[in-house]
Amino acid sequence: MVEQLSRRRAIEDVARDLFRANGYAGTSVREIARALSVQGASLYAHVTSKEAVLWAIVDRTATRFEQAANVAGARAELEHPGEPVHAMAALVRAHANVVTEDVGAASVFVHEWRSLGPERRASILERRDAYEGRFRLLIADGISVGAFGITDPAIASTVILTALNGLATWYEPGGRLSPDRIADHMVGLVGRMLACESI
Amino acid sequence: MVEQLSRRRAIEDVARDLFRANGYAGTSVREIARALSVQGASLYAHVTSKEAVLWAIVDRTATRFEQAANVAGARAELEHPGEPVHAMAALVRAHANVVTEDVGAASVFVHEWRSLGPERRASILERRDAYEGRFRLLIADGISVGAFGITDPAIASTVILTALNGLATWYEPGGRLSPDRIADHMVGLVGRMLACESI
DNA sequence: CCTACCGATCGGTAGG
DNA sequence: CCTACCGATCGGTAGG
Repeated sequence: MVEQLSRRRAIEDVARDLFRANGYAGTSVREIARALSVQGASLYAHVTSKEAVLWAIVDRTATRFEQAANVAGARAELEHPGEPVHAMAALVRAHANVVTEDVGAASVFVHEWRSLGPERRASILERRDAYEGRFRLLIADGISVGAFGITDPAIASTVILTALNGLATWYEPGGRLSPDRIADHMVGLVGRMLACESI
Repeated sequence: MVEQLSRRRAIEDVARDLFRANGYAGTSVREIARALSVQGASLYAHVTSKEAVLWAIVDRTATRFEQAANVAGARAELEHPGEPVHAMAALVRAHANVVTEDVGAASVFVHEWRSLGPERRASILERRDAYEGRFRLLIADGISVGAFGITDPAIASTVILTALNGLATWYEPGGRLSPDRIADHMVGLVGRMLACESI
């Protein structure tokens, strides 16, 4: 049981790296198998289909984003209640951290969900919409209480999430900037983007 | 001659839409042919390979970005010489317009260049780097003359271009916002992102 | 986890 | 632009 789970996880980790490098459609089951030094057909003792492997990666990563936002949102509300600026900083930092903790998974989540079947794709789209809704609502609230300048909350939330997800493309572990410094920068950029013109 | 060129262009336009929807690896030559109501093999009278079609789309789009930036940069320097704020606004607007003028081509340019062969991929990477360099240099200059607040020019330029390229994912022609309004918003968001804290 | 194999489809060529 | 066809590879199954 444990062995099967870890074997399955090993398959998913290899698939994540190959999906990131070559895309889902550009990766064959045999390539995944070769990276694990087994025959292609042997993978089917552990997974039901290629798409199920993609789903496992995407679903787990979506859950990580959701949980990180839950924790960050709750903590911000507890420590700085009713302060949209702090709440947004917490959400941005949480998102950036999930990306940098596993760039591969984040990259597959951002780019390859389109390759899922119709039901799974629809399910992910729903969750993405709900997740983006947190940002959008927070921006709208922040504007109405004068914490943020006036902007279109839909555009601003999309731009913020696009910029955060872009981390999955350009962040390299062990590079010039640590995950924490990158999160700092993202918080700063987003903060100024939403700032009131006059302070 | 003219017929061959327009036929080739028709192939590229259909390929652009399919590459955008299903990715390069997820699109077969026969699907492109079917959308044109011809047999798969018939395409090879007009194009040398599937990758050559991708290249035509990516190369043309890269050139459109470069030329738009050239024009916008020259005009800004002429009308508002030595004013980084205006120059950045012009670059942002130019980029946004290229995306919204052909979202399909922009989307393929942003996401599918990885599927190019090694030399072509390297060539596009070079041009992307040079293009991003304009933004990075402009930001660094703006900081040094006090027009922009202090930020990391490398991160800021990457975040700005990521946000602008994200337009290719979420912009829909005929949607709630016109291309001009979207460009206005992007200019505003980027402007505040780079603004001095105190005005 | 293996060998052997399935039908389907891939990008592309030959020859007209 | 067509038919006919190429070898290679695809995701996946059977049976052990």
